[in-house]
Amino acid sequence: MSAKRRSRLSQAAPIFAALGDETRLRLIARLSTDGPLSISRLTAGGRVTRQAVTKHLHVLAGAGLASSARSGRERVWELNERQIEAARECLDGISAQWDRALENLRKFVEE
Amino acid sequence: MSAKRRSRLSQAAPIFAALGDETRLRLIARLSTDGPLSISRLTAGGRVTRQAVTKHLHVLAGAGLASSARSGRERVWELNERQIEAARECLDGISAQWDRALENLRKFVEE
DNA sequence: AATTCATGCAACCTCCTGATTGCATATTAA
DNA sequence: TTAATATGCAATCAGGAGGTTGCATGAATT
Repeated sequence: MSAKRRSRLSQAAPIFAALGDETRLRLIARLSTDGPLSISRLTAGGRVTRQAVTKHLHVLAGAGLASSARSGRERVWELNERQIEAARECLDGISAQWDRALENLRKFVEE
Repeated sequence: MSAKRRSRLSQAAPIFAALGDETRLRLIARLSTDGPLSISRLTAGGRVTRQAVTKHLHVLAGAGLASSARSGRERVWELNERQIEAARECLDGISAQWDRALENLRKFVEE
């Protein structure tokens, strides 16, 4: 398990790190409800500058959580469903590991 | 939804941020399999100093993911199951929102 | 062609984070 | 009590993160 789990952990960390910012979570929430959006639309109404939004989007892209494509004079961003699923599955894994540990402890006590 | 979701997001961000570090994920994995452990045990075999481990543990504690208690001359750390569940549920929420958005889009196209 | 709107690029700044080292304190063991 | 073990506290440091501003470029509009 060691090698496999180790690599899974090292891949999961950047994903969680990308999710660990309120502004980025808001962008994700926005993109998940309102669909693909341009940078200016994502910026409008927000509290930070367009550049800040752009940086955050690139962080999300770096973690594989979002991707973009140019369309005319704007760049449209959308979420990457698979990677979000991957993060969820990783947390499921942690929970499962936790449950397994509890179960082992229970067995040990009962024996 | 706005206010409710906004607060949920602002609470979720620190949790994800705490999970967004490989060293901390390793500590979590270790604690979830080997149960409550002292700082020196968590440090032994690792790559970073005891102080670094201590700091990481405090980050986890700050996010509510772990807690500790003094036992004799050592301090024993353990995971906080509920908070990990909370994080998982938040990701579930994001996935659900995503699914809902997709479904709405589908309906819109089909109409 | 001139204007306007949407981005891209780059420099800069402040604050936080991960990590270290050195020393102090508390607790157990001899 | 003395030595050894386990932890706590503080100072320090390099690098990265989040954010801003200013200017350049690319594309649509008139």
